[in-house]
Amino acid sequence: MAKNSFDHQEIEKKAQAKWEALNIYESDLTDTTKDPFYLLFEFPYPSGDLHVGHWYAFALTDIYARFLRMKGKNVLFPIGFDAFGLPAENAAIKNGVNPRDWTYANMERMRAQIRTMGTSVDWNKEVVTCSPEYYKWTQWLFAKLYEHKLAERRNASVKWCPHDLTVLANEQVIDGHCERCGSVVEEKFLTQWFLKITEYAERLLTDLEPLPWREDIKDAQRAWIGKSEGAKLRFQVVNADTAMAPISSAEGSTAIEVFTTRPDTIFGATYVVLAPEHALIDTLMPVFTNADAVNAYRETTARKTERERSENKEKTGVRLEGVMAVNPATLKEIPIYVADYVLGSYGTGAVMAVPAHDERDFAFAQKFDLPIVHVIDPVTGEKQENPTDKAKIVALVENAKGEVLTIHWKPELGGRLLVGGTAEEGEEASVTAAREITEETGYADLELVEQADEQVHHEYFAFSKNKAWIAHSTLLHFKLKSEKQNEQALEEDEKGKFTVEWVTPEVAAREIHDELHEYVLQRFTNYQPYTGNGLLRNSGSFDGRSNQEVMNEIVAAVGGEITTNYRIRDWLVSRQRYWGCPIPVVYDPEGNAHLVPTEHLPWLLPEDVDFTPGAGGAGNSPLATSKELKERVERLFGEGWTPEYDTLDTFVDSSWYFLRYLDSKDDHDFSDPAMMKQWLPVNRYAGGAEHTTMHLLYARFFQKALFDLALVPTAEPFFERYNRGLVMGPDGQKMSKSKGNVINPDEVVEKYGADTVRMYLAFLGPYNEPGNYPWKPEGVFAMRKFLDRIVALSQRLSDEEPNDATLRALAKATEKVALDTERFKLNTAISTLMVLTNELEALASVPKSAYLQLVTILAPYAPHVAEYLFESTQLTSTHTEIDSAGTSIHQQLWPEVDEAMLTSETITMGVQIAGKRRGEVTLSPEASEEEALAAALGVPEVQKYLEGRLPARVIYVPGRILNLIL
RNA sequence: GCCGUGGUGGCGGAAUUGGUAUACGCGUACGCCUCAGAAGCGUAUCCUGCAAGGGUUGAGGGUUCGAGUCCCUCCCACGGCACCA
Repeated sequence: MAKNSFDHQEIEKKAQAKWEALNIYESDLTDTTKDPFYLLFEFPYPSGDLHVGHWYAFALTDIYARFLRMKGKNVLFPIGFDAFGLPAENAAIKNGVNPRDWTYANMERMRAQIRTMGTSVDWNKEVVTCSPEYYKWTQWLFAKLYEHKLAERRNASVKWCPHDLTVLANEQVIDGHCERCGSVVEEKFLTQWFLKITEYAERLLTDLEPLPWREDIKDAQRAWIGKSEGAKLRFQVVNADTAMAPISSAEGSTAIEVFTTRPDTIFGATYVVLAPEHALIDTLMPVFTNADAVNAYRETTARKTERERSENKEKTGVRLEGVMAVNPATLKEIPIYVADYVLGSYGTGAVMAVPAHDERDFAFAQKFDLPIVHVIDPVTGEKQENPTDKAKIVALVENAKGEVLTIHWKPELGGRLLVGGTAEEGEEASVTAAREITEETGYADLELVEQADEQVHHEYFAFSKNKAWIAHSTLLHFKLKSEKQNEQALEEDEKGKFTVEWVTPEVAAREIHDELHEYVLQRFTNYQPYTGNGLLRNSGSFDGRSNQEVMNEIVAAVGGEITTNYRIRDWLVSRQRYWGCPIPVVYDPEGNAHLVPTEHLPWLLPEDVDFTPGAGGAGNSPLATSKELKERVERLFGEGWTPEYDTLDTFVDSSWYFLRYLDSKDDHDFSDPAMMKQWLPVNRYAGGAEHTTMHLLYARFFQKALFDLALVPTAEPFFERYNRGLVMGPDGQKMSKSKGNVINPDEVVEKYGADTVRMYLAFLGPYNEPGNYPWKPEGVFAMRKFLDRIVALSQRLSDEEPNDATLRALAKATEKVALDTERFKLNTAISTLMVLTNELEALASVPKSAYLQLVTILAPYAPHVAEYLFESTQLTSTHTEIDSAGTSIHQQLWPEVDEAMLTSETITMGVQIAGKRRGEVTLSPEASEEEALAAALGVPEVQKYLEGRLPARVIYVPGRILNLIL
């Protein structure tokens, strides 16, 4: 250890004892003399051991908390434990301990560990979600949601984790796997509790806009909510044999309702597809002439997981024989299929298939040989003002080798194209095209393969004629029967303007840049359905109009309705596990659900439970093994009444914990209305990226629901959201026991001290960016060295007044550290502290007041060392009254910065000649252009490059740059 | 595939938002100190060149007196969504 080192264990103990004695971190929420600032970090799960990630989360937000207090804010910086959850239960199963004992022991241990960080969290406001005092209110809030029909029990297809033996919310399924244990999830049809987050989809989306969150976080939420606008259209189901005889049931005629974002393409709908789960299949089963095949298909798909279904993009399906659907636009009968590429859980579980303009429908149509009707003509090129109409032909000519014929214009006339020409009035397009091909290339032995059903409308400006055109282009595909050429047919005047070349379609695709020709090439060599916009065709009275324009008219014409659909599903909150908040519901003998009345809350989690997985019976939580719970229900509600055995998803607990911090001990209300009014929304919320579409979305939903019930004062819970990066092992890999690269922070703290670890982590990189930072032991050591150097400076203090340069350095550093801390750019704040330290080190002796200021702005970062230096050197200062015996450095205010000190008297400024830096001048930042120029002309390097000339133009930005143009 | 974010030395990363690119730190090299090592201290460290000089922010083009920063095309990495009609 260094000569001028310090005993970190000693000073940490003393400093922490002092802070506790002074009780400086208990915030008085009712104090309105200061600005309130609610700084929140995601409360930990009591897993039992504090890891580097916890340090990264808590210790660094603590830097900001301390800074804010010095800035005169009333800071709420609370902590608690997200204490319900699976690990406790798994530990219980494994070691035979009670989940409660395990959890409480872990919390006790973690509290002690967190204290070693030197965080300034306010323990008096601690919440513990598994305590009855807390979950009483989780239950109460659940009851409020239920009363307002936002919680609902229903039958639904749900995700089941076969390892954890519980259902999961959609958000907890990652790539078809359980977010917790990684097992492949199964689909089950079960009766479960849901919270209706879908009703808030639109507001979750719109309220996101003004929030100052990082774009990627907002975007992930938007994608998860998945808004799409379209229409619901109805396709009448008819009997296939008797002409258009509608099939009807008791409710009237039967129709398939589809959701589509492209109602404009309805004239191209050539078949309809139902998801295998679609209820109509059951209804119509008696009518099918191939019911066995339909049933078989449904069973096969039911056995597949959602993952398996989407892994294999090869389309499968079965036609529903005996029935047809009527396209409401064309009034034609079209077949109905059942296929698993249509999802039962999205939209209406049924789609109209338009193979010409949808990739999936196209793939299916290819496989089942279904008709493809083009209803959208692409519009290509640059939009022109009042273009003149023109009929055109573009032809793809292919030879026996599969190469395509291209015209390579001389460079000055443009790049490579297919053969094109002007269509002749009253002549078959294929005839005109064949003649053009022969005239331009000499090839005469042609065979027409295909004429495209659609046309392309290409807008362009012909500079040669100074005119805008819209070319209505007919697309043709020819094959060359032989290489025979007819030289006489070549047009004289066209000769020499271009060369003709056969190239592979790949080369052509790379070199053809004209949109029209590009389309034709792709159309005949690698056909893909056209999903863009354009003009309608084959669409009755809508022909020729823009598809976007007619959207609403078509919907009205076919009797459909405009709707918006969301991808997000309701939040499934039932869990078949023990260690969670009991759902406060009981069932009467008829099986109807009733809320447990408020006077019985908290509705306690029973103790006499067998935790063995599955002990509660199929699909039941272990609560079903409790005799006490059954007896309790019968005693309170009567014979034949039964309990709800499931517990709540722990994300429910964490959706409102930040409200509870404001009044954590209140036994009469979930929080305090006055405090909520004063402290919400949370000013800044720091957390991990993994919660973007889970906790963050749930908490926002909860807040909105409670806002609508007038229980909270704001519709958004969190104003700023900061997502931190990840600290990796020294090998750059994610820390894990199996890789043996786990850093135990306790050991590092013991060796180098808490402040070293805090500052090391802060110095890694910007905190609010998603980086992966490897833990580097040399870096930790270096940070300790830096703190040693600061301590060493205390041996060289003098009572002199700091000189001007020192004062300016202090002002600059103080300002920059404040700015960077505010933005959570803790890494550059520390580099600023280093620069200042380097400057003070270079002085013969360090003025005490300067040293005090360094120690003061260091305090949020290295709270123990700063406290130690503050006391041990008995510092006094002219600009703050300090009684070091009774106060802490953490009660000081942030040093005031004199604006005038921020701009130095002289600066060194670069001099550029024609944009290149050639020298520098030192002058006042307010120097006039004449002064600057005079100074620059005196610089030898500048003279050298000017070669005696005078600059033709001078660009001078005071304090920044002087640029001389010759 | 779509959307988002980013790409700067051997490494983590700076750059006041269009104005001296590579701050700060790590690593490395050499030197001092030492019987010796560790620690500590000092010097150097983007590339090329003996030097003068020239070049450099993923690649290419553009706007500008001036571009890491703005615009276009492309490549790569990370993250989110993904048969969502």
